[in-house]
Amino acid sequence: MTKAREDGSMDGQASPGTSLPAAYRPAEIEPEIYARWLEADVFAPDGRGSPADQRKPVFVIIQPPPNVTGALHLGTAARATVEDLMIRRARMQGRPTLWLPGVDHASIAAHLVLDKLIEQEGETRESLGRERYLERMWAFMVETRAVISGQHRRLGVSADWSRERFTMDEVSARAVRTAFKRLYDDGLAYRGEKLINWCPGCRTSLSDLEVVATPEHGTLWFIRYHLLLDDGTPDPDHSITVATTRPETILGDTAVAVHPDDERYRALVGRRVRIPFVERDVPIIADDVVDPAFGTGAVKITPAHDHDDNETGKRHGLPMPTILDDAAAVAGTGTRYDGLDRYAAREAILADLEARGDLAGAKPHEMVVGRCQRSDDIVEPRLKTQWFIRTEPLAAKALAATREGRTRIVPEHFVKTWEHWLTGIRDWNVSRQLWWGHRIPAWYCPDGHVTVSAEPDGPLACDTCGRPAAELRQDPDIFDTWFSSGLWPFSTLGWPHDTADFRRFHPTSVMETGYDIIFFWVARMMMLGIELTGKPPFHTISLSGLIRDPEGRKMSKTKGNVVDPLAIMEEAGADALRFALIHGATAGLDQRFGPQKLELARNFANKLWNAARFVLGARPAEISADAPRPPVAPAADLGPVERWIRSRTAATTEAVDRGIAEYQFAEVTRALYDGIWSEFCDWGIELAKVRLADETVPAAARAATWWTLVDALDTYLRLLHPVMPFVTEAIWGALPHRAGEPDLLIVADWPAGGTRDEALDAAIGEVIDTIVAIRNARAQAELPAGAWLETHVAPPADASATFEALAPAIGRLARARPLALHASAADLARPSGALEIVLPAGDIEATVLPPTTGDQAGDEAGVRDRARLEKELGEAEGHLAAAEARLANRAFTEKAPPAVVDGARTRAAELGEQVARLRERLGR
RNA sequence: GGGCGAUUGGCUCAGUGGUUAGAGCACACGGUUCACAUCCGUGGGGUCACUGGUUCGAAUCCAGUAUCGCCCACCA
Repeated sequence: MTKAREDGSMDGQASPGTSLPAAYRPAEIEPEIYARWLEADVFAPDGRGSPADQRKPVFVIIQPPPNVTGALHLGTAARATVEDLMIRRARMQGRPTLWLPGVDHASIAAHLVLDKLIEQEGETRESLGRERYLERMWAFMVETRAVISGQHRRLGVSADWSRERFTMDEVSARAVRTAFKRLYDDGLAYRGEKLINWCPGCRTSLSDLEVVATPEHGTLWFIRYHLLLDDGTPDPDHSITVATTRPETILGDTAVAVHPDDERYRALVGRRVRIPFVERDVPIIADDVVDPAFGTGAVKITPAHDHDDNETGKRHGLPMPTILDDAAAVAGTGTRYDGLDRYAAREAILADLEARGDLAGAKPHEMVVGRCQRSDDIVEPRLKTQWFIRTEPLAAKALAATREGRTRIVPEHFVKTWEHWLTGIRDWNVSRQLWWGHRIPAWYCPDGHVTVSAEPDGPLACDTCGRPAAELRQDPDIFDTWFSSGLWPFSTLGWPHDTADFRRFHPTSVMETGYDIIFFWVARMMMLGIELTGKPPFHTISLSGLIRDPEGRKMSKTKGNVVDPLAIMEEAGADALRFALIHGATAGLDQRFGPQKLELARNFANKLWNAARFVLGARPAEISADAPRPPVAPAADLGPVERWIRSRTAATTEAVDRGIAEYQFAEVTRALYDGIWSEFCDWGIELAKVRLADETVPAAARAATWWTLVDALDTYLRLLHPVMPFVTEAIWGALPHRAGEPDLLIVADWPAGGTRDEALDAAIGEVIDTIVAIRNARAQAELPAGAWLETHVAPPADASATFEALAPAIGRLARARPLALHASAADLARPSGALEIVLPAGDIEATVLPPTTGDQAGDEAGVRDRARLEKELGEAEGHLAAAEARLANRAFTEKAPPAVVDGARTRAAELGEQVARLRERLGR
């Protein structure tokens, strides 16, 4: 780490007082600066500095782990940028700051990616076998993790890489085993046969969240089931017709249900019908779930392959034969359909029903089918023995935490969604029939006893009967990825061991992530965190929106509209990407991301670069290159411009602080964009230039002007650093530093704020308005832009001193020379053909004398100026009428707050004056 | 079926009760002033989706309607 020397100078690459290269080349400077941060070792929690700082409250973010499956995308970049912003700000405030990075093993997604990869190598999951497949997966992980981490570094992520973690590492594995064991012992994890969601493509069960309801154009078929005669044979003439979208499941039917109050079927309840093909006799039952108005009012019941039917089956004690295998092919029915895929079987069965005359009809039907989130296969409900987490008691604790304010959700409108989901939550199936993931630490003995163990090598013996480990068989299944993700905030800190990190950094400060994984991830972290550690894992949940393409569509590989953040960073810089991602986003709302936003950000970085180049190059000759930077410029040497610049940096600091406190990060960039560009560059620097170049100004005053520019730039760089860390670091390195400053901006102090001077803000505002009005009049009159024109100004009485002090600047910026200031509008020089300027404030007037007064060009300019005045008069009259109407309303003057009424009176008076003067100018 | 969000200039979006609704882009006109043409100056452009209500005052609060988007949901 480079050290600040005693005199406050530094020995890094850029040194104070040096000039910046003329061209801003982000792709060149960014990696170099990142290397310097790494070298300085400032990303660790205590990398910031002084012992006093270490007593401040810690600020902790556990990074939402990106999936290992692929490259960084814009969404990940957006998350990382916001987190980096918060971390850098906290670090500059002197807080010990931990940002723990990591990667998630993304079980199913990783399987799909690797399966494709090995397919190209001529292999399959089966051909490799579990062991070799997992070896291959680990090798793949090493590659992708390096890519992901490199991309985060390129983006400027200031995470503590020494603490980088992976959900499949041994510490995580220990946390998973311990968590599961504890949940099992507390009765919060159980094994049971239930109807679960089965993805035939992935060959695994899924949680409810991983099933995506998808609208589909289906068919509703009507099928006759024949009633049984007394002798037990089907009655060819009497039947009951059921309606179904899934005819193939008749092989698993064990009842027909009707509504108990349905007169049409009352007499049939209790009788039996024959299910074709399987030739099974099943009862007609009555149940409230049946909607008499739907279909025929009679429903076939397939308890092993339909969620509704399963409930019905349980209520009536029906048999639940399973008729589909892992691939969703018909199996075990003893019919000729065995071995057929579910849809082939459907066609065959429909044809056979038709042939038997039992297909009573069919009609198109709009329906919803569940599809696998990852593979898009249609999910098949199946009966299976699985591990479940009992979520109700966990959800109650998570709800209590947010309701009691121990964890806050921003933006607030997500609270309803949160409440709704946690209130109606169902048990979580955590078993997955896959290989890549944490193996469930449950062992079964030949007698069927279950032993759950948190030991790395498993149990020594069966907990129930004491059979030795050799006779026990471990569950082949693995956990849902989100089970280990749900432990992330504390498993990364060493839990279940009471580590120093855990004691110091848990609970964490902020969980920032996209709203799309609020249930998958955030809710699970809250539930498991509170249950296992006793505390909510974070104080604030900040949910942000998703990045969409310029047309508002979700970015996806299949649509081909995915933007590669790396390409953007090479072209425009990581800073520009970061700024664009933050600037375009309102908290919690999706944003469209396109080239325009990136250009805005890149232009802004370029603008800042050039402003800095100007400031560095504008140093008065009297200030030597190594002159110590004064702690504060002497107040006596400051003019109105200098004091105004200070006031405006204070205003920007307030706005930035407020934006961060409220998680309104776009407000932060807006305040900085306006403050730096519209105020500092457009006016601060332009006004200061005049004084810097004025030889009649005392050297000390000119020095104060320059130091003021340096101070302001310094403050803006600090404020902007969390958003655009690279360019600000590069520029800051070239600025003169005060004694005792660190050599890197990343560990410099956050601005303390300053004092606003509102009277001065107003006075300079009037100067600016005057300059703009003069430019406007000249442009409207189509006078040559470069011409120096004699100009007369009558400033308002309360700002005359400011106008006086800024006269040279007004002259230069309005190209008004010679410029004369007058105590009263009556004193203005006003030859015929002069442009007449009357400001809306009412008591500022000015005239501009065109060079061509008297000739044809001058007359034309005069005509155009008159048209401008007419327009302004029209507008002023309209506003005046509105203001007077408001004041004439007694309800307003009596009920509105006095300050508002006073404001309206002032406004009306000013408008009245403006109207009167405009009329006078127009000769009315 | 329930819930949430959005609707503001040609485009993308800010703006949660108070004078004249803002920005960037796009557009028009003008600029070789030694920080920046990735720039500078000036300008045009909006009945704030609709209807009703509350209020002295509504883009903003309330109710309803419409359109779009998203989430949740066991009607075959």
